[in-house]
Amino acid sequence: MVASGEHRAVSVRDVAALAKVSLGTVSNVLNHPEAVSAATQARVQAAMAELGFVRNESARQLRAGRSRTLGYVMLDGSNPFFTDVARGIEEEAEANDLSLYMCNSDNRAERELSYLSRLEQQRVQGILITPSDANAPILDELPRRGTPLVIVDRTREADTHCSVAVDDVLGGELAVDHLVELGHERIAFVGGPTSIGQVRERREGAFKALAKAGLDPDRLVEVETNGLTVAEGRGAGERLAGLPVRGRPSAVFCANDLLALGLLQQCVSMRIRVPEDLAIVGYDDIEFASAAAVPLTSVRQPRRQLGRTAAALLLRETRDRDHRHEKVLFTPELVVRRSTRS
Amino acid sequence: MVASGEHRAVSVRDVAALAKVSLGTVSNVLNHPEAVSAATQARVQAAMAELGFVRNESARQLRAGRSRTLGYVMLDGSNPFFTDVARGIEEEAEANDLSLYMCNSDNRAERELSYLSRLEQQRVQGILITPSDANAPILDELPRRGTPLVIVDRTREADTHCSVAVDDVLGGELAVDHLVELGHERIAFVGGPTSIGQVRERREGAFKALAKAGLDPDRLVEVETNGLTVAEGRGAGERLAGLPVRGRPSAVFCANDLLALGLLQQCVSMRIRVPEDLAIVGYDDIEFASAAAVPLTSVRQPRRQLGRTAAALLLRETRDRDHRHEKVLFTPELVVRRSTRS
DNA sequence: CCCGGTGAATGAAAGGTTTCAATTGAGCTG
DNA sequence: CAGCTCAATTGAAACCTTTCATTCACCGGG
Repeated sequence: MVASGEHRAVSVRDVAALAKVSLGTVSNVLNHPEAVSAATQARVQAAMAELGFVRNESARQLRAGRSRTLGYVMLDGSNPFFTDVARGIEEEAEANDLSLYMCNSDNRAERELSYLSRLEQQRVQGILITPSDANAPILDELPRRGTPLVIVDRTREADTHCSVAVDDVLGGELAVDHLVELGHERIAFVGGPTSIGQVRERREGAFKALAKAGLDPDRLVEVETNGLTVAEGRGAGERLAGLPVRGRPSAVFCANDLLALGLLQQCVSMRIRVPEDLAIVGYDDIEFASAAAVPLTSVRQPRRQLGRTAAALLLRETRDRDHRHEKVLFTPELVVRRSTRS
Repeated sequence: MVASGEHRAVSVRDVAALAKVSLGTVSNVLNHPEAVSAATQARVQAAMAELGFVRNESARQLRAGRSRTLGYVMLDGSNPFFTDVARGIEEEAEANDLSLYMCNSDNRAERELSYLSRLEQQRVQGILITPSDANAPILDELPRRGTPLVIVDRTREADTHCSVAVDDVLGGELAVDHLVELGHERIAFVGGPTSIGQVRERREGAFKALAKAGLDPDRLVEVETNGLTVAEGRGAGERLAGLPVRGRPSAVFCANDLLALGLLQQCVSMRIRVPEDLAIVGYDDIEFASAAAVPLTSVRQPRRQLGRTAAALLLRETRDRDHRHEKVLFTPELVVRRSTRS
């Protein structure tokens, strides 16, 4: 047992000395126990326990040339969606005996850059990222310098990375198909800013659904927001309520659940009945969607699986000698609840 | 520019060769630029850029004997409370130019253990943890072997660690004080299992408030749950509604917001008016508390500051020569919203 | 002209691990 | 018992960085 004052770290050398073997043997006990006789193993293990030996990961990494860690740079740590994706990544990492660095860029380019640089210096095996800008040049530089990188929940035209995403156009289509089937003709889309790819694609899906149903796409009422938050959803609710009754929609498709929850809350406080006066569809199916006062119809994405698959692609890229980039596109699913079903 | 095939890592040695200086000089450019002439610095910088040099953090760590990273093992990654605490820790880490390993034990002892062991092997500067069991022996072993450890959102009798927590007894008291002031006499407490310290303390606060008001503490209606989730909250709502009208409480204090939200949802679907028929107080003041159909009165904890303070204590412990453990206790605050205000 | 001083650059050593070619020793065959 | 095999063990080298004592070159003062 080490005295609690000065801590000179216990190294394999110390263990070797106590067990009266060479330090190579100690290393073998740790990494190739089959090559060491049982008696020696026991002696070494005893010495390790007595000294409180803890492997030094830095030295291992240095020797190995790469770490046993992945990095995940997420766009928004306070959004349950990304937390769930992280969970999937974590599962896959754990299954491969790897650690995971989780970083939160908070949608700020400079934080993102700083984290990426850190991860590169750490020599992580690879990086998963939901980038704030899918065209940032750093995303190309990292793989070129030897750190594989997989893009999560975004895609890119060019064939430069593996990526994993969900078909947001289809998701938008599912949502509006559902509303059309229920007989709604005057439908609103709430979301923004349009700089966000997801918002554009989900809206595009809405247009497609309308066109398919033979409705005039121009009649889609668009309410643009400045972000995908509950507060913005409330604001959108006020604006919708302010429309002249003739032009007011009977159904709304929101670009995500936070918007939808804010909108719902605003409706309740303004005595607009959901779904009788206004049907609402959200997107993401976060946990609170089903827990809302009026449970929310929403488009579900396979979040965990998104993470697992992204991590699996990354691992394949690190192992394959000759690697071809792959883009995986998942299919979303509509979950119908009371907010559209009267 | 490196060819994209084989990647022999670029090291200071390569940079030195290209810049025609010794490798010690390259290191000086990185760590003590004031000791290097401007001309040489420029030459070295150019060489680094040309070769795409990336510092090897493992080697630095090995040389330095410790990493430049903290570790945070959180109890439940999908609970917004812990995400916010993490955010605070991250801020403090960033301010000190440290990285942060975020790990999610998911309230499972074996995962917790595995992460702690990993962090120790990484030679992190220190560990922050919300332990599943505050008395686990590993919590003592780590500091003894040289890794400082701070306990977050829990306290311990013994004076063995720094810790940061919020006064949960006071929080419970605030909640029930408020209900008593509104004239409620028959009050329920919803929460469980009682193996969770927070649940016990918040309930104790409720008792204190009742006693203080001269009400018989035995009249507190206790509804024990199997966890702190939305689903459990719904179940509690059903049980409350099943009580004979005479014994039914007019107000409920829930051990956290998830329970409260579930309860609220159940009330709405059973046409129990909130707050007219039943007033509800939650705990944590998560974002969705204010976004609920009936905005929720809740007890707010300084989550970010909890994280920041914990990290600051940890850093002080790593720096101070002679350290005395410190316990910080924050004060919660009642946020009144519509769920109690008719 | 020499000396001391100063600013800049050098090169070896250290840090803990893993790997691998080399060595040892025991057991077996002929 | 010589020669061989095989399993177990050894010890040195390599991974990359930082530090620090040393060296070098140059300048001004005596």
